[in-house]
Amino acid sequence: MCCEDTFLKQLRERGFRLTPQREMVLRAMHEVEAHATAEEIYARVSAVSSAVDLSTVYRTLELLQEFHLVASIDLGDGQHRYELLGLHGPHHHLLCRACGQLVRVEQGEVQRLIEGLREAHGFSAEPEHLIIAGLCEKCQAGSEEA
Amino acid sequence: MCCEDTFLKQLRERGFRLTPQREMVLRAMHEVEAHATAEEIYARVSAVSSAVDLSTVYRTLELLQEFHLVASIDLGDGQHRYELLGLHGPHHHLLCRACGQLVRVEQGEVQRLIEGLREAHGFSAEPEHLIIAGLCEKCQAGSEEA
DNA sequence: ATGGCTATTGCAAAAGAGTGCAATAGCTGG
DNA sequence: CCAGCTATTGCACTCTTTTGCAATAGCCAT
Repeated sequence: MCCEDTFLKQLRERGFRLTPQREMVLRAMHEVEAHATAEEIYARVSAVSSAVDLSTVYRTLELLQEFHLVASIDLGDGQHRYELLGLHGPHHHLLCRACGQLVRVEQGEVQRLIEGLREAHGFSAEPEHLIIAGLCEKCQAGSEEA
Repeated sequence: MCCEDTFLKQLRERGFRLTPQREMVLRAMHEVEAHATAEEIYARVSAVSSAVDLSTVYRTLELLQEFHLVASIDLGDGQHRYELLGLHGPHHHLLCRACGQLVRVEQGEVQRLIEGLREAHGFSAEPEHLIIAGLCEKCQAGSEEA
């Protein structure tokens, strides 16, 4: 798979080491649902081998984020979720406050904002994964009735 | 003060109660620096009265967020920070990955994005406080040299 | 002003996330 | 293939934030 290859290449280039634990975490992320919590990933890894600690899962996820292979997103419940990039490419999400639905937003849609920020502030914005709260189409209709 | 009045009004309207603890937390937020952690707010409250628990501070901050009087922001270190709105009006921040500098972004600057999202997805985005990561002007210059 | 209903609090303990350190195990050069 | 260097791991612990619960105290009707 392309993820594995990219991962291995990046590890090598930067003097990191390939370990079974890291392989298992990355593989587990392919198997669990797209927006998985650390605990879910840990559970999946544990099913394969008990020789992986939760802290290692966290450290691996951190590494994968550094490599831009994984994005961490916070939906506001007290739990981080992790998403495999590459499968989907860079994107963002709209989060409905009412029903919790996630709507995918492509990178292109925020490009104008990024350009505007560069002009106004000289700031080079590189948003990895924005979560923008609001109301989805359905819930807008629902709240107007009430 | 306007915050206090708004707070009281919202409490009343929704069947919540006004307690000394809640008053003290709100007052403390005027006294501490703009982006204060829960611990800092707790420290300030404790200086006035020892009769407030840290968990109550958290619960009050949650309430204040519901009332749109306070925004919670996560700068990526393992600690939430809280900002009093109203004093500053709705806005967002650019966060420099390299030096940690915060740059203020007015609501107007993201208006076009919000309109675009409505047209494309029928989604009514109401971003309360976006944190957009990137590189500030200085750090861009610095990284080009390297 | 009083009593009752129930929101709120403090406490203690848990959950999520991250960290320090000694032991382990990948990678590299010989 | 082996030895050595050091990145990585598991464990135990810490830190921040959240939650369950019994006791307390605000608010409203009388």
